[in-house]
Amino acid sequence: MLDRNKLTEIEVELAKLVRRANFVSPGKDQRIVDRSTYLLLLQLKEHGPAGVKALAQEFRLDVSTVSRQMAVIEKKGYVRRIADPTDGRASSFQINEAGLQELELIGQARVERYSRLLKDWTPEELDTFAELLGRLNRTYVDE
Amino acid sequence: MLDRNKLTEIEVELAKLVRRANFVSPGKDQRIVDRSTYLLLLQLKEHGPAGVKALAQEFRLDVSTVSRQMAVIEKKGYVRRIADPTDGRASSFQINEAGLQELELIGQARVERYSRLLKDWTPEELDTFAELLGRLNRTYVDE
DNA sequence: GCATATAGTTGCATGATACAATCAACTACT
DNA sequence: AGTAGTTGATTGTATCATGCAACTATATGC
Repeated sequence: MLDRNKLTEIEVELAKLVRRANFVSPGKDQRIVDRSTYLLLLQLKEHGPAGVKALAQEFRLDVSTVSRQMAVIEKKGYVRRIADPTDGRASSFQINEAGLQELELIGQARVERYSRLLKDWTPEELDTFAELLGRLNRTYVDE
Repeated sequence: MLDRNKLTEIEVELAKLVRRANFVSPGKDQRIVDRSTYLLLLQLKEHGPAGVKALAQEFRLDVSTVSRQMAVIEKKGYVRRIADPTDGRASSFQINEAGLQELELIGQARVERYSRLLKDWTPEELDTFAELLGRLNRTYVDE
């Protein structure tokens, strides 16, 4: 049996974290650190081309949401749409050079921030944290 | 110097986590696990009465946002509004019995969920995770 | 070939948020 | 005391991300 207090603690900390992490770019000027774009492009880069359905599943979003987001990303010219040769309904998106550049830019800003936030952590702590976060995320997937 | 890849990994995992944690109670029936209400009530319980300005600062939200949220919470009867005796403009909210009960209910549902998600984690892992999350949150505060 | 399923898009409603304008009360300064 | 500026809070308005539902077009199964 798990320690209930510890769970509560984790639960509260996560809730706070979510609130604060949502607080992306506080009304900041241009270069809005667009989390959607970032995550989607990253997914395409890391795991190759994918259609809206697969992306929606990966991020636990409605396909309509992803469809709109990808439409924006496509419009900005960060991806190329590839029609599925065997299925006339389906298509997938492939990140292109512009997308990779944008990803690099956004990523720099974001990593910059975490670099500040986590500057006092030891490599071991970073490892552990990354591992535990990853595990929790994988669990969410199976939920 | 921090390992850039590790930072990126953490950053991405956090982004995913935020995305998924936002996905509270997927269209679930009533008892909408309202994160705003939960966090605000919790804050009032843990740190005593506070006005909208202080709450907004704590959660890094605009005062207008918190004003509206607290209006809802007040309407539901979870808090009592206390006029500031020395400042006619200001007032603070104090959680009442109904608020504490609601908090208990919401908390139970949320802990329930994490109990499932984290059921295979060792106590040590839970400890570590709670500690690292807390540390990150404290860093956010100072940002 | 018709019925059903599936990939994707679009219309609509909602909720959370920020910013700006406003109000009322407080503070400072002369 | 009076005026100007500040501050706590509320409210109007716009935006954005999202989900659900309706729809289109294509596939698939019988």
